[in-house]
Amino acid sequence: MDGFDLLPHPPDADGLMTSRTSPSLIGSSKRKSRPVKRLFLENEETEAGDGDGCGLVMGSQPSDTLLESTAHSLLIFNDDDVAQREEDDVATSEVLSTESDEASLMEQPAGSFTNSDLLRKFAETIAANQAKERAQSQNSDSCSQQEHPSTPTPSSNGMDHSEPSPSITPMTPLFPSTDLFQSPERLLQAMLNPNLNLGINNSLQSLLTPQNGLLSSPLLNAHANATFFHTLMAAATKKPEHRPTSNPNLKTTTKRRLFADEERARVEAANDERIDMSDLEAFAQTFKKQRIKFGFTQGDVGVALGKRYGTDFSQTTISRFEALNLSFKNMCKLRPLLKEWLADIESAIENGATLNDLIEKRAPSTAASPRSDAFITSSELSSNSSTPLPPIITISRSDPNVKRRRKRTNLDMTQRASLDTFFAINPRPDHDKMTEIANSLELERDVVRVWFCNRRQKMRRVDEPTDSEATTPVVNPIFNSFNPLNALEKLKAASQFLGTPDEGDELSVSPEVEMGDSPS
DNA sequence: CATATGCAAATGGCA
DNA sequence: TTGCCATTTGCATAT
Repeated sequence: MDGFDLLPHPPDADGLMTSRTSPSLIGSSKRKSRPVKRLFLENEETEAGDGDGCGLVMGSQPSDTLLESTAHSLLIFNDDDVAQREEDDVATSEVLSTESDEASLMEQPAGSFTNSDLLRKFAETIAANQAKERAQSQNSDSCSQQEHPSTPTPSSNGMDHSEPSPSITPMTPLFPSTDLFQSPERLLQAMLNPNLNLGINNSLQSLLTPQNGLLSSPLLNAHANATFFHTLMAAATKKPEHRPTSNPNLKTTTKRRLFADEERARVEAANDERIDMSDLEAFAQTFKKQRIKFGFTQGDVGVALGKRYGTDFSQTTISRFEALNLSFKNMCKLRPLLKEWLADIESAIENGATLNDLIEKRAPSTAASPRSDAFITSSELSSNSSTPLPPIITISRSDPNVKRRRKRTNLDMTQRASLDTFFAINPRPDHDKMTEIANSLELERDVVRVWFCNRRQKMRRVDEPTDSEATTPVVNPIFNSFNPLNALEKLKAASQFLGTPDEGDELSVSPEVEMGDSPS
């Protein structure tokens, strides 16, 4: 495997973004949220530079590799130091097809490339390419000329001739600065904006997706901040409130202006998020430490929250929170609650409250658990009459309108089997049929309805029919969301736009990895 | 016993 | 209102 083991990756590292949180996203470019923990790990990995120096840790999807290659080539072109590597200036092709470079590059002191650097390179390349094109097409001033509103695919024009020009054009130096490229943020935005017709489109966009691309690339090492990109991408991607249809014109000027503002906001947001990330991590740690110190179990906390806010959480959720195994958004949502609870507990303890006083959990269960008594006794009575314990934890509403999450239904084997059978017959039963099924199985119709919905989701997920799915047959499941061909094309298209002559199709996209299988 | 996880209900926003 | 989809949560059960 001199080849490059495309990331023989450390499953542990990120769990391969596979199913963990949102399995459904597996193959699509839609994959969105990942546990915060993963984000951290990704960052760490990069900087730690896994042992051998080969940072193949890339995100995990082969597409990362592709992107990386692209990035590398770009970097190589313009980066002197990098350029002098063993390989001479070789063309992209090489870079793309081999990864011997990979290693060397990887070893480059982390920090060689930063987000900005990378994006800058892209910017330069794009700019150069664009200029070139412009020149050729003479004076097509409006950049919006070839607008295939609906199909921005470069394929039409880009792909076809995409051939390898061995002589890689060293991307010309670039552009001083089209204001568009003044900042990485702006660039990114521009890249993603179809209206600007920068030549970068969906293909690249997907490559740049946080989950599969840049973000997870080791290129964004040490100094790179995943969160930053994540945010950036999210915002940028969302932005395009474009005119779906044609409307090619829309003058860039206006656009740019908007960009500036948006960019600013975005950057700020990115900043915030970055901060939050650290905060979250810190808080999670502190929380756990304190929780343990005070003697609460995860389950206790879950119950306490329930009393306090009406919605309780399972031990599972608390566990995940502490381990950062929740999406960023989810973490943010929970943090305030836990923070508040912790604060109260701390003050309560300070005031002399005891664990027993605080843990109301067993209290209610008086009915049965003999254990509760044991607890109380052991700990003691100090609490008894005197203390002002209740103040804190007690809680507010178990009100009426607090909609509590429905208890998770546990279908028994029989029911599952039956449902499966029904599903096989008809994946989408109508209302009546649904009711009928529900009755026959003694389940609520809604449960059945949800079951079918989830089942359909699962089905789609599994045989991701369209798109990139083609779950690589022989390949490791890790790549299930990766379609080499598809990726290859994308890269081609991308590199083409970037002016990178991708020759050979040899983009060793070979997922010949022989990994075991899914991390399970 | 307390936690960590796989699998998959239940939710919520959209269309 | 219904289905789709991405997400959030939590049984069950492995650690």
